[in-house]
Amino acid sequence: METPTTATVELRERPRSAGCCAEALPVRLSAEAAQQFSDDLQILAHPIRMQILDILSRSAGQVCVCDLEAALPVKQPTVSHHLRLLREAGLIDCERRGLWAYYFIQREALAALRLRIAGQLEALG
Amino acid sequence: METPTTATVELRERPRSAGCCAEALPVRLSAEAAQQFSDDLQILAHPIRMQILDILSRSAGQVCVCDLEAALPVKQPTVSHHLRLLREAGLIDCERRGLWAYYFIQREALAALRLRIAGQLEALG
DNA sequence: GGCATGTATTGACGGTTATCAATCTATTTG
DNA sequence: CAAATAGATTGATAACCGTCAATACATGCC
Repeated sequence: METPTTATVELRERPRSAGCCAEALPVRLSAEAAQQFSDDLQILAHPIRMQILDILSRSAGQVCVCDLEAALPVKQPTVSHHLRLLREAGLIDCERRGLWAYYFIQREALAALRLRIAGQLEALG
Repeated sequence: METPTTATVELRERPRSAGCCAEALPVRLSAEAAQQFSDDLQILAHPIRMQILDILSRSAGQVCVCDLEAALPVKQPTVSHHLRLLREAGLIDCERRGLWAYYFIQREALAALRLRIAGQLEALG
């Protein structure tokens, strides 16, 4: 692709500083890392989930689903749905006692998530 | 609904520590704040947008759409779509020169976003 | 057993979002 | 002017997500 002698080849005459589309831009953030970061953000990126985490992070155990349902503007199946997502993400867990399910925060997992997000955010800086 | 004398009313006999559904849980994170945080995360929560921000944050200007299209695994309209979202969020901007549009990061807006996110993450801690 | 109750799951519906082919709009060049 | 090209927009499609009524499941109590 190089014609060093007669330099009339595809000099598309860019207004300033040639090089557009010439050398490939190095993507430092791989598609996989970007996907992982995106997943990390997605789990937090819903108001109900965020409020659930907020409530659980302030309560030392003893929060059952009916408590959450009373505190949140959605119905019980929706609460259960978000609780499931948060549990599958490892951010919360629950313990069944009798009829009730007591949910609580998994502080280590939450801290790890915070670290990953903070790291990626800094990498943007 | 109250029969104060004979106290057999709805003592649902919770396994331990009464109070489930009795007093309302205080929601410290308001629905509006949760929504704002969610919006803040959403704009970052896409691999392509994240890679765009990564590329732009490392290049001091001079990144045109064809550069991005070459570096990313999506077609030109999709690149333009995400560029538009990022621009509407104030995180990037562009300058047209001739046929080309040069995109660049808005570092202040990005820093502000990072601060808001970091703040909310800490509040969870 | 049968009834009541807390929670999980299912299934359906509506809304949002991501993607790309096709098209349109500048703009430059011949 | 016409042809070429970078980028934006449109419109269609598909996938995804949030919500809730209905239902299922489990447990405790009679």
